Amino acid sequence: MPAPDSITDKLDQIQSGRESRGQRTRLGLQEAALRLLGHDKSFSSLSLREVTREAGIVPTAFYRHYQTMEELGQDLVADSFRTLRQMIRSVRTDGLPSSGNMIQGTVQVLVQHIHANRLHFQFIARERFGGYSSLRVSIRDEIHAFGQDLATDLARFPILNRWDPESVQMLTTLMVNTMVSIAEQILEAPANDAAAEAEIVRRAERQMVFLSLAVPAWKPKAAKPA
Amino acid sequence: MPAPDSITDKLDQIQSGRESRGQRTRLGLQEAALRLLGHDKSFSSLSLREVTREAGIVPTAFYRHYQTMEELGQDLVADSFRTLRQMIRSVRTDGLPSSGNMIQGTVQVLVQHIHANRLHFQFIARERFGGYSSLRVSIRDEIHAFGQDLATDLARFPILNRWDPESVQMLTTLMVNTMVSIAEQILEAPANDAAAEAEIVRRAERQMVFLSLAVPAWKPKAAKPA
DNA sequence: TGTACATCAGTGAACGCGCGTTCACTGATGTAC
DNA sequence: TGTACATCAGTGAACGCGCGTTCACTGATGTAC
Repeated sequence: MPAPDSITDKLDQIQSGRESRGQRTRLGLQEAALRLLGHDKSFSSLSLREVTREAGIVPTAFYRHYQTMEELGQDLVADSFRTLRQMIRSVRTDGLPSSGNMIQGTVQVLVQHIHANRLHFQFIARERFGGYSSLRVSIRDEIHAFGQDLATDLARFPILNRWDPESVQMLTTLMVNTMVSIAEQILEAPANDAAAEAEIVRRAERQMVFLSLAVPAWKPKAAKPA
Repeated sequence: MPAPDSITDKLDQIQSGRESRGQRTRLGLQEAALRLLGHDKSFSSLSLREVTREAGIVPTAFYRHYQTMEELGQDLVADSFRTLRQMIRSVRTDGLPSSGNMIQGTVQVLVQHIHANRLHFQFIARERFGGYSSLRVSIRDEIHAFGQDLATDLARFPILNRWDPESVQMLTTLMVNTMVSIAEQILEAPANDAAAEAEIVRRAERQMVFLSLAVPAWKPKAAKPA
């Protein structure tokens, strides 16, 4: 029995144009759904027929790829967070753009990434507490995993390295909440309003600075054993 | 021309059983919609016929009260935040339950209120980034107003009273974000799981304490003129 | 490389269903006298 | 308090529509030889 395509294989195939007709249509369905989300609709209110119409295939062909719309939604969740993880990974290897100020650099990377993947973020924001409960669960788990990644990165700071895990997690939760809030504000702001966006970014940076001020004052429960 | 019923008038009538048939049915539609939201559905995916069926009237009677489902949604938003404001007002006059610890008292009141108005909170959480853009706008505005109220209350603390308004707003935003996050976690947790909920509350309290630790370290832009 | 054939992906007609909305109606409610 | 009447709220039939899903089909793709 041949191993199923790994994500990397799939990406390779897509990038080199070697993907099969089936894979192309499947991708077409995903992109069609995302495109429709741009028109102020939530995924859960999209109909199967709408998506296939947008994708340029007949409704019945949908079933060759997914059994339900919910399955398609799961693919979109996976996709959205895959690109998010890629971003984190590239920051980890290449560092932040303006390495002088960590907070500004982080916010800047996040905002750029939101712009580059606007529809993915819109999808996640809408479905985080939206219609399909299975999508809500997946998204919550992915956001949690994102927080764990962040905690690992933060552990490189000497002071945080001495904190108990729960305290670190508390800090990452606050930071992730702030980032989620940034994303949601940017998505809700009128697109291409640079002034409004700069204001959101400025306020977000102030919030992150404020959070960082509490770090030295926090008394973790017990010092981590060396 | 007679003045339209104020909210207080309406409440008076409802409480004293003097409301007209029309008002009763209108209320019945609101309650029917809320009830349906308990079954893991979002308001935007509710159909007019579902709501009237649940309310025990014929679909066409809906139009005697609302032109669209969106209008009904606006009523629900107004209702949800009205009860929230009542809660704040009662805390303001009666004080917090365990007045020794402000943070614990605040979280406790919030959690109690969420339980007492679970469906309203569920509605707000689902529609905050959900289907109808007019509801999104209303909810955002109401949350903003809630933050302004909180800012007023916080201004009674001497140290915050000397902060510039923007700094106070930044703090309230962080606190409101945390409260919203608490609400969302409690709604997503399995109902009646006391242990899980206690854990959410404990973590929330720690987050609030952490936020408060940054307060003395924050340097506001300019001292407020006395 | 060329052919035969199996599998895979897209087609198009058809179905029954719940939807929002219209309309003319009926009966309940409230008011004027 | 009792009656006449206007207004208001709920009814029930009907409509056209888009929906998800079924089915037998056709043509494209990929594989074995």
